[in-house]
Amino acid sequence: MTTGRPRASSREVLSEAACELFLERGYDATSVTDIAVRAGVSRSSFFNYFESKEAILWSSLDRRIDRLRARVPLSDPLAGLIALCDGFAPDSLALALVHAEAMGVQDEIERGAAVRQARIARALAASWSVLGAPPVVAEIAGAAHAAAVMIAIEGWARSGAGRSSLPDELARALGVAAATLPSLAGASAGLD
Amino acid sequence: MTTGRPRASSREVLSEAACELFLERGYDATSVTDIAVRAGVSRSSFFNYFESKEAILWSSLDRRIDRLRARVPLSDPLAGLIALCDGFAPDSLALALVHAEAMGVQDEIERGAAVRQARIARALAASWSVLGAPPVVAEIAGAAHAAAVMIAIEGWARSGAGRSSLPDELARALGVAAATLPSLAGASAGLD
DNA sequence: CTGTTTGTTGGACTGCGTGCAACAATACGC
DNA sequence: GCGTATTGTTGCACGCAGTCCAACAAACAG
Repeated sequence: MTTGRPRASSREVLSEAACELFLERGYDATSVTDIAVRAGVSRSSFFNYFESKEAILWSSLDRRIDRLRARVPLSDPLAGLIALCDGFAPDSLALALVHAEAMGVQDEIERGAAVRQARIARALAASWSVLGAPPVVAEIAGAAHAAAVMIAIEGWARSGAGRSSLPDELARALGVAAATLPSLAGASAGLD
Repeated sequence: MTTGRPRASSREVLSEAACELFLERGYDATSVTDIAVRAGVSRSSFFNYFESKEAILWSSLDRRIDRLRARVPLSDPLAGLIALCDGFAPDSLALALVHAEAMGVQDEIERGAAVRQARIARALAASWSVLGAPPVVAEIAGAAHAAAVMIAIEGWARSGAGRSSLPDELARALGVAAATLPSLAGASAGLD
């Protein structure tokens, strides 16, 4: 079955070593070499597991987003969102979200979350657009729902990441939003 | 009045040189050194004008966002948005948005736009939160309106960046959103 | 044992961004 | 005119991220 030389490490080992170092010295003060050494592999090998330093935090979510985008246009965007969140396990991202200050990853989280949120938003927008929504509406609805996803992930991580399930957290965010967004939209209408 | 050695160049000259090179060779194939040389200054001096390569595209918008964030919490978030857009002049960002493929800046635009959109969203969310909105609602409303801003900027850039004014474009996006968002929000409500 | 496949390692290389010390050009006080 | 403070420029060294590649190592299949 699996031929060739077996892997000497794993994403899990690498990201665990990385998180340790982030907590000890901070994100910026931790080099890729540091992480590789702590994990017992060479710097070169690190890049066989992660394509970049930031991927340590985001690769898990990124793979889910890629799966989502591969199915665009989604026949049911909201179902797609739930699928995106289903089975999400506590990982380095959850840890980083909770201990952002201690790890010194606040800037990285801000950048990274923004990019992922935008990617989710685009996938949703493209789907709604195909389903007949005007482009502007599709884009804005996509952004709103993508924001709900990131809010859910943050809340889920902060609540221990084991207590509640992520889809539950998402449903809660979407529910609150649906109940109160129309009034805000009405406020915008009074603009012109 | 102004003492000391006069500046040998300017942000405008630098960013013009940069845009030329981006169009000729593409963003990634253009180094900071290339830009500095084309503009007639040293690489070191480049960083006296822009804090990074990506700042060539975003510094103008960034300064406006900083102004916005400095006034958080905003008493009137939507008025803040209009102020953000008011007087925006065609610059390297507009050029890059229109000629993204030719310049090879698509990835950079995706990343950069996501970050700026998120920053605007947070400023709005913080303001609405202070005004009494539940955190989740504030965050989602912020994301939706920040998306409207980015849509407006893109539309404005694509329409020639001189034809229409950016605030007009923004009002249009917000208007379309307000007219159609409630129904989509209703769709989300049918989730649970 | 031989070949194939997959992974590891070290080294060279480019480019971004930072820091710094030396130097240049202006305005101001005298 | 002359120093002097201020501001900007320049070159250089440095660290780190990420890419590329050639040499080597560990498994398996015949």
